[in-house]
Amino acid sequence: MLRGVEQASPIDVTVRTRPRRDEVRARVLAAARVVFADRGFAGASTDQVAAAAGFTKGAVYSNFGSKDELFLALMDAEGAARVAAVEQALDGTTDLPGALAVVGAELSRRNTSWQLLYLEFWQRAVRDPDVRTAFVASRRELRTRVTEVVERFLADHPVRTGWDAGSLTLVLLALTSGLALEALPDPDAVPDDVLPRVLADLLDEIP
Amino acid sequence: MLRGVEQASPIDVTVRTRPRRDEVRARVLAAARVVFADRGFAGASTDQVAAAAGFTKGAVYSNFGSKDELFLALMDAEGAARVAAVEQALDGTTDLPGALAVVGAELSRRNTSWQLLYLEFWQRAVRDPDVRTAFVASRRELRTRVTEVVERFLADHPVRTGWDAGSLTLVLLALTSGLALEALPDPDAVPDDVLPRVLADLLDEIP
DNA sequence: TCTCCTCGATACCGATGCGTATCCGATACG
DNA sequence: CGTATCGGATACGCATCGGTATCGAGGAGA
Repeated sequence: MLRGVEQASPIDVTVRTRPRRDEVRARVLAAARVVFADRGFAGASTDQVAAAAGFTKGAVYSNFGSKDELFLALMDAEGAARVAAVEQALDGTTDLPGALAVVGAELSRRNTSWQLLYLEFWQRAVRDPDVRTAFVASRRELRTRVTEVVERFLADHPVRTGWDAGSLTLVLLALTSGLALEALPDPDAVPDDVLPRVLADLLDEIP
Repeated sequence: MLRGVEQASPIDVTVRTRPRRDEVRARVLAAARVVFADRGFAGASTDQVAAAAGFTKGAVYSNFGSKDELFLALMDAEGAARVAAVEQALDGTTDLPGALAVVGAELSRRNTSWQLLYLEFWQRAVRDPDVRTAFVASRRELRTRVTEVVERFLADHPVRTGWDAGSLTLVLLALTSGLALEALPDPDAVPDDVLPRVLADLLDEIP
């Protein structure tokens, strides 16, 4: 309206152009990952997410329909990234112990931010059917990816074990999550070599 | 609603006297366990907790200084109950496999409500130093209790294993939590016999 | 029976948060 | 250069929630 009149001051003149739409979305998503992980879904506000991304709430609601939708989008992106990371980590490994070590390292990487976010996903998955569907699908795909590789190696490199690839993968994933659960609030409680030692016990390699 | 006016109806006339203070506190605590587990700490309101206990907010704030204090009290009670349950379950077991099975069963009991509450504790422990202190203490005591029994049996019943009691207990607890994490949103993903099979692999009993 | 006091009920306040209606600068296009 | 459209900024409505001040019922003691 009449604002243009006394708006002569050049202080406000931002030189950079307006960011592309994709970039805004990506930045909001990245900010949501950090803020949600830090304060929890219920404890974080859309204002905080927007501010962390360098925008205001308007940008958030222009790119996502609701706080829940933002959360779902974040979970999809995170799950896909997780699966991709495991696949990439498995690329080029040629031996079973090496592959298991790589997967274990990838999965148990002490990533506080992601662990918290994962737990947040998990909690909401248990409570909210929509979230659960997406969560279970993502989790199953991750298990499938890991299982494929384990299967391949169990076939190629015979080991003395009563374990099928599926159960073995399950144990690997469960142990990873469980150890992270113990280690995150109390790091001293978990020595680094526990996971590989369990795996070594489950798989007796045949020379 | 003019409730007071035509409230002559004797339907509402509760004959019972005012509940004892301890009982009020206990009922609020029990309600908090359910409501917090169901909706999360941030997602639950003190009104909802009070209503679930059959009281109003006044009763809650008369017995607990704040929402956080209520949560801490709940965590203390829950941790103590957990430790007591494991100790009692271990009482009277005389063989290692039996003891492990009992502990495993006690810990992995499919108790959705408690699993959710535990995760809530965990999340807040990671974020809040006060909660973390209490949480870590409780968790360490649980580990100690289980470790004691494992130690005793490792001494009495020699097994061929490279595992010390402490690491073994850690694996047991981590595997329990991790499997619950997989099973709760996706029950089909976790067969019942995974935990005992892993334990059998880690411990080769010497005949 | 009368009085005091405990403690849960009630009403209310300030703060916060989600979602939305509207505004307006910038970009795209003719 | 002028105009239409896009999209983030702004302001606000409405609901909720934590916490508090106050009230009043009911049990205990004399």
